[in-house]
Amino acid sequence: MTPSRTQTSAPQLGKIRSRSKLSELISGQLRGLILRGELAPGTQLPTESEMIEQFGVSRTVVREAVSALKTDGLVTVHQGRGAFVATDRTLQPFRIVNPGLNERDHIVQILELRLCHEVETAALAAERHTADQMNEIDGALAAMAEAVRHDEPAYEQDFAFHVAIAQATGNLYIANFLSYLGPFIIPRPALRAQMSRDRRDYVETLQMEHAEIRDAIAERNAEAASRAMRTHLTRGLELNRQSG
Amino acid sequence: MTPSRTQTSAPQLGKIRSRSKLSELISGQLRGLILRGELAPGTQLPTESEMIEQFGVSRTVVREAVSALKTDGLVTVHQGRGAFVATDRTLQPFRIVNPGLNERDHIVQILELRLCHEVETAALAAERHTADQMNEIDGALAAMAEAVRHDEPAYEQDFAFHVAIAQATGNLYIANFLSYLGPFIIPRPALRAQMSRDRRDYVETLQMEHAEIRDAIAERNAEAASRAMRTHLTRGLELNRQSG
DNA sequence: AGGCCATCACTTGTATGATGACTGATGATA
DNA sequence: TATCATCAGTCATCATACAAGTGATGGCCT
Repeated sequence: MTPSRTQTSAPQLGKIRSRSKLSELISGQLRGLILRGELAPGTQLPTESEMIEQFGVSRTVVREAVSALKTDGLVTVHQGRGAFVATDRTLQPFRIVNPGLNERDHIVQILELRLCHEVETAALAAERHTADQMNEIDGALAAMAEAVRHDEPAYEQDFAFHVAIAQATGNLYIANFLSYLGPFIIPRPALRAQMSRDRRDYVETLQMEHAEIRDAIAERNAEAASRAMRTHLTRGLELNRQSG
Repeated sequence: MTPSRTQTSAPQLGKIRSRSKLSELISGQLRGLILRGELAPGTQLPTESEMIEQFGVSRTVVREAVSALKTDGLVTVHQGRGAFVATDRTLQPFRIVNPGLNERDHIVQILELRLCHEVETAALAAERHTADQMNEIDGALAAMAEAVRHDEPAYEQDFAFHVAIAQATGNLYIANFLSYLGPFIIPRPALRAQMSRDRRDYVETLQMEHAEIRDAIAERNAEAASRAMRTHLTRGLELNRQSG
């Protein structure tokens, strides 16, 4: 009757990890069944009562597990009818989840993803940007220059410049996706102290590359813009590949 | 005391919409506060008891609301301590959410996002693919040809070819992101009947473009691969821009 | 017979109270 | 001073009850 978790006063060494909550165990189990296709889209999940019996937990736990799957877009729930495996896969979100890579490879692969995205984004921006959007790009560039002048790391300003370019495509999804990548790319404040020293040497180069990208976009030269962006991002990538 | 929803036996015309569940109303409200920055990262949310009082709902509802925010990566909950606005934004997922666009513009913008992603992906694949990965690409191409020979729509096979290329980059994140875009791009079965007629005329062109991409990758010609991919995707984009 | 509708069984949504488990601080103790 | 038991606050889980939506069944009326 009492779920297994409350009986774990046994030795339980080495388990420093915060023991998963029951609802997470169950939602994880169901998630696996769905993702592996053992529960086909459209099929009805067991009712709450059935799960209570099968898993031997309370309704609170079952409901929280199903609720988590619902916000993950894996199931849809209808009062009075039941819970069903979602058929519309566009409701599921995209998550970058590290499949066991070390920190350096992890960040390198993310930067590659970013490069793939931004190279062509620059070309699109060059073709389409409005005057206002160009001003935004110039503003971001100036803000970064200002930060550099104050001897600040300027990571945020750097990234804001890139976002401004993405916005100049006029495509919200493109801009939003780059914004999503931001937190993975921008170093945490904790890391900045030691990095800012090394970085300072590159900032000048960085700004030159930025200017090159900016000019190509301003001239509506799509090919040059994407090439400049590729060069720019490849350099950053190489730095990470070496020292991480 | 009794939450407002249970009193809605009043007229309530025009509200065909399935009334949001209480937990969704509350999680939505909290989500707004967090995203607008009115609840700064790291700050503690009201305790369950406080929310019960403030919102006038039961623990059940409060817990499910907070639980939803947790699986959205917006808050982190610690037993015995409380719930806090998340500081690590990398836990939040990426969602394509239509900001009020009509269906045609919506799909066009998604296809643009895809184009941005895949053009440079093709270049990367050309530079890096292994022999096995090249075989996978060829296999996908053959599978599509087979489907076409049977006069089938071949949407899945088409997309599988693109995914195979993304996998040939050796970068899981790049491949996963394209896979994520799949459900947005691949027409639903319901739409296929009417489309397959028109499409049949283009399939031949499609396969020629595919072959061109494939050859460029096989020859490790990154520039040609990305160019062929751009041409290929731009054509599909134009078709959608016109008729949608 | 055919259409309308009350009813019922089943399911999820919400409320409530009790208990277990974890955290951080407080204060007693050696 | 350092250690540890204790305690209040908080989330986690359990149990129970009732509200509300859904679909089917079957009776009723025309």
